[in-house]
Amino acid sequence: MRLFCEKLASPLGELILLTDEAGTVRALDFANYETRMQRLLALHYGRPLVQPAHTASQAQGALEAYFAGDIRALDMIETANAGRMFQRAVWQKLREIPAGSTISYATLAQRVGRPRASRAVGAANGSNPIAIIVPCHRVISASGALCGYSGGVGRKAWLIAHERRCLMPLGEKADQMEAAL
Amino acid sequence: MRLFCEKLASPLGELILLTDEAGTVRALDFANYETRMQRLLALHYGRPLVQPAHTASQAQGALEAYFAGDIRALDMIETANAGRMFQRAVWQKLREIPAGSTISYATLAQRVGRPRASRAVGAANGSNPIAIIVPCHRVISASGALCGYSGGVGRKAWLIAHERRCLMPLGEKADQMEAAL
DNA sequence: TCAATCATGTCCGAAAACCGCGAGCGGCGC
DNA sequence: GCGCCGCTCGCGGTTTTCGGACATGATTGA
Repeated sequence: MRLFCEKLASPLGELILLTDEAGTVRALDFANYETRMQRLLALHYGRPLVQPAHTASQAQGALEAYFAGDIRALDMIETANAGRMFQRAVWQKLREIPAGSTISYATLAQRVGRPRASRAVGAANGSNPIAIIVPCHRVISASGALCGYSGGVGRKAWLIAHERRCLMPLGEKADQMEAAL
Repeated sequence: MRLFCEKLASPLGELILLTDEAGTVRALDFANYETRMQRLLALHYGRPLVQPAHTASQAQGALEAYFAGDIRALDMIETANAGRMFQRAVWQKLREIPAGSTISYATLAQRVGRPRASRAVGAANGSNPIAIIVPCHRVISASGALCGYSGGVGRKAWLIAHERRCLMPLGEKADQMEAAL
């Protein structure tokens, strides 16, 4: 297994992006959580050969667009992942959550057909190898609390706020800003 | 991972041969031990895509020559394998044992630089995915007993006898046959 | 001579731990 | 009463850990 690595800046700090030979995203994580990424990589792909990318991937451009405000840009990115059946089912359903909205772990559990597996959904979420693009940050507690996030809860809050902000029409956005003052 | 599968007859029963896209042998086992091969395959390569070969491989020809009496034909076959470092070291040393001779597990352990790991050598031998070509059958107990063989001890005995028979000059062969009577 | 012991690397199965949850319940302050 | 808070417990899937089992052989002690 050969993977290409590129690093990119973002409002949330440096990101590490791994793509395969077809340009499909295999992993994305925050640079200061690199050990976590290494662990998942080893778990899913054995010991893949990781080498620096010589050209910027399409995914990198889409991520930049996302941070610039085009939150639907994520939907175009091709992803693939190894992992158990249940995990892959969860990760697949994650991508169907529209940007700007959130759902609860319990609801997601229902969507994968295991209504009582909400906690397992949390665990699967926590081992998602492709942050942001596979939007595990859009899943929150049934009570509205953010619960956890592999990159730190602060980043989860930022991402949710960013997506709400960019989704909102301009008029409401102004109201929102007033309310914040 | 894509592998090509072909079956061939032999004096020891049907064999299953798996080669990769470059024609390199990745697995060879007796047809009645197919579950074992499946297990090793899954262990080393995940779940590879196995499809029937459309042309006979070079390895198949070499194997036929081997059974016909040209026991050095095995040396030409290209092989590759996954597995732990220790196992690969053992399997590599196996190929350096000349056809017609045998060594002990302890001697093989010395050759891989772990003089006391003779038992581990036995285990590595037992998980050799490429029977006959990687000649694990040439390793026997220090006491001369055959010990075990994944395909059954009977086949191990046959292979050793076959190689000795074919190695032996014609004169000795006649003596041997007389002695056997 | 023979049995008991220990060294070695890997795999397998069972069991336990772990977790980014959530429902239910009792206590508390209003 | 009513609503919020915090605790407890059970949920389900994955990962880690641990104890054996092996294609042996050198050594030790009875």
